Amino acid sequence: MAHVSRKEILQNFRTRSLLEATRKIIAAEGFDAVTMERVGSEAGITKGGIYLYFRNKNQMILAALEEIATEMLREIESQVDSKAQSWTRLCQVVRAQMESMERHKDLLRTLLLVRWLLSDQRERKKWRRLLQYRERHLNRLKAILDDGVRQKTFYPMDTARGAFYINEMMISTALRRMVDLSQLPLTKETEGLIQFLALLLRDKKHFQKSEEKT
Amino acid sequence: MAHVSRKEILQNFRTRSLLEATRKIIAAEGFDAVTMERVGSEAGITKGGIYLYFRNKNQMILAALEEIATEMLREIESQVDSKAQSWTRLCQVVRAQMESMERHKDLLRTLLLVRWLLSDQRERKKWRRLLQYRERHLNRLKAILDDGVRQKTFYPMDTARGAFYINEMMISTALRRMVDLSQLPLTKETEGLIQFLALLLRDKKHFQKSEEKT
Amino acid sequence: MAHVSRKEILQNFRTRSLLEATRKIIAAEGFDAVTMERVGSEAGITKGGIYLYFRNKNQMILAALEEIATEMLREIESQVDSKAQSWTRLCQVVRAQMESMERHKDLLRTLLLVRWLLSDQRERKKWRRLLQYRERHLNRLKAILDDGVRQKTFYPMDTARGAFYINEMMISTALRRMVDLSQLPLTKETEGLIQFLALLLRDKKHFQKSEEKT
Amino acid sequence: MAHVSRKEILQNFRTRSLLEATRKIIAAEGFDAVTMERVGSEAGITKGGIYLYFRNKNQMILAALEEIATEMLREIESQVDSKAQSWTRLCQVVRAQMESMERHKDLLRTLLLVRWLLSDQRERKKWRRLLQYRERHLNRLKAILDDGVRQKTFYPMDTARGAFYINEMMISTALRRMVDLSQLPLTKETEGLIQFLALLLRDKKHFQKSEEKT
DNA sequence: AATGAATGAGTCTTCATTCAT
DNA sequence: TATGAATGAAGACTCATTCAT
Repeated sequence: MAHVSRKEILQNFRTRSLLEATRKIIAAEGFDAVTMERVGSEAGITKGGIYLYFRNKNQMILAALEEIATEMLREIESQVDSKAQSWTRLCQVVRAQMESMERHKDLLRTLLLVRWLLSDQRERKKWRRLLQYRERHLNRLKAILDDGVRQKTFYPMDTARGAFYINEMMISTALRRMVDLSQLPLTKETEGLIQFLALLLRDKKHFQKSEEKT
Repeated sequence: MAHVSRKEILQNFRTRSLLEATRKIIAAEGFDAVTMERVGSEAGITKGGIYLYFRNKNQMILAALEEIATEMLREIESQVDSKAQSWTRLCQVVRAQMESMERHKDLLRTLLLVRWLLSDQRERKKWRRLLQYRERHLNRLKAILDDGVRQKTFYPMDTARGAFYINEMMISTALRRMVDLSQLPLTKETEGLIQFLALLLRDKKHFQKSEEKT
Repeated sequence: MAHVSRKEILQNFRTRSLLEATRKIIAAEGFDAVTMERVGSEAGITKGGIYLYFRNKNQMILAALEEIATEMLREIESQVDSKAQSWTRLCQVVRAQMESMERHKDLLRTLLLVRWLLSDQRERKKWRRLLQYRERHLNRLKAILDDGVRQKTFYPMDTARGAFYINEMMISTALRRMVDLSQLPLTKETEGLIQFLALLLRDKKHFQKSEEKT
Repeated sequence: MAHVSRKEILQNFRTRSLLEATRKIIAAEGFDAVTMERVGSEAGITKGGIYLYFRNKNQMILAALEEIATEMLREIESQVDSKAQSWTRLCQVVRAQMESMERHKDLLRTLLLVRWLLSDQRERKKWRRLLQYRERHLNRLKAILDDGVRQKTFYPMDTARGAFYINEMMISTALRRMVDLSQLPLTKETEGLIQFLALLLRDKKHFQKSEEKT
């Protein structure tokens, strides 16, 4: 095992603290609330010190956003049984992602922000890297749909588009919960969405079956 | 006969210039780029002069956003034949909205921003009025779905939720086009979405019949 | 009788309205609250129009202050019986001035302001004219004291200084009432002051005599 | 042993510079002349830097005023022999205060300003703390008077009122000197005031005896 | 004579970034 | 490494004064 120097450990710890603080602030109050002073203070380091770990504010925020994305994908992945049927797997993804977004509002708010950032022509390059995470996620969804279509569980469809829409439906559902101070419990909402997705199923019997598992 | 005084004309012209400048800047570079100095300069008026037309920056931005929302709804409404069948009407809405968003990128970016703003608990009240426009739009979509369900053109469903998802799908489609510098022409994309909606919504028994109309 | 043209009448009316508005604002909220916009609006004239009657803001304020001073002196003068004994006259002045200041808080606040203004080396010239009113008032007080000293009603003293101090005592008493939200009724306070001044009297019998009159 | 770190020294120095600059400006040109830019420049620091030492402009001004008040009280206190007779002590206070005000014109101008500020209902709370200094001073004066009355050096009187008037007389005397570019030397003026006070306060029977001491 | 739209200088305050220690 | 004092650019908002109408 590689020897990890005291220096590296500290470096790592600092970086982590800073990113965590940044995420927390973004989630709670948005980009405008992210000031070096505050991030530093919440991370137990001083304003000036931050510059030892990040070139500038923008880089720090970008790193924080990447971290959020990574975490989200990991959380979802861990809930999916890769051996299960496609519909079951789809449901698992939906439930995992909905829970993930519900648990970490910052994930959700950040998703919104990233969209906004990406929609700015001039800033696009700066944030482009973040799209990779999304792409990876969409590909997993698409694989599930492809599987289902191949096995005639789902109607034939443009699966790339399907994956995209399903993802958007999840995000917007979660978002609405946040904005509306949602009345429904999360599970009700999630099942409402799943019911909609069930319309993609050729044979509604699949729907019942997977339902028993939850 | 409405007599429009010179004063009113000027007042109107200024207000319009300011709102337009504001919209343009928001669309191009986001909220943070909206400074009184710049809005003024793009509208051909000085910083101080703006305050003759708007109480403060926030009010001005709010007005600009409301204008965008109004315009969007009007554009969509004008394309819908209220006497047509529900599926036809739904398609008309989708096409109109997709075109509207494509034409005015600022509409789209602004929608994203508003979402972000609304997701901030503390700022919610300030922007709440903007939700009314969305509500109105969703209600129109829902009415179409209700109609379709009643006439058995559509599967039975939670139409409120359906309206919500459809709207979100349109927005995210348009957004993706913007972010990805979309390869497909708009119509292709729109038809792809319509096809997906058909898959989700339409009672297969009635499929053939209504298809002829589109 | 001199013919007064319509023009002059209007001119006069406008000027009066403006000065009144200015006084009102100074009294209520201080100098900083005096904006051309507001003075104009309270006087029923527009911002720009004011410049037809006063060269600039400073001139207008100066005129307002002069008016206040004039009014104050007139009010006091009208309450003094020039044929009465010196002690009686002193009491009349004190009572009149105390009432005047109580009635028009603006008089009082303005007095404070004038002092401040005068204490500024560089601005002194601008406000110097206001001192004339004060001088006139002090001279009247001094005349009363001189009279009393000559007739051996008062102890011998530096009457100029005496007049000065008596005036200051009145002003500070009134001021304290304003600042402390004074508990005592005005007359009690005034009589308290008079009692103090009575110590200047050689023969306390005068004190009793004049007392009966109130 | 109090270790004073380099940091503390600097901190202290800056704070002092800023307060001094503020005082100087207030004294020379009044509140309106106090701008952050100017205070900074006179204290050898930049606009932005001030905010490291004071939360905002108001706090800074308040601190400056408090400093002035404290200094004034200290100067006076140091000149009073607490074991002396009441009349002697009164004279000591008068002389000390007159000198103090003469030496620091800013003390005086500021007193005027504070009065003005306090006379504004709506701003009162903000400046209320400053009244404490005055209260303390008046109480000391009152104690002297009480002493004198008890020992029959002074006439019986409302000592609270007396203390108030004496203080006001001192202030107005000093003020007049400033406004009139006073012809008399300070000591003459002070003795004039003391003589007047003797006339008002002292029981003629005891006059000769205590005179020897002054 | 009067308006009130427009100007633009002036004010407070915030914050990313630098740099001496 | 780390600090945090200091900078300076920027931004919102106010208001006396001007001037075309």
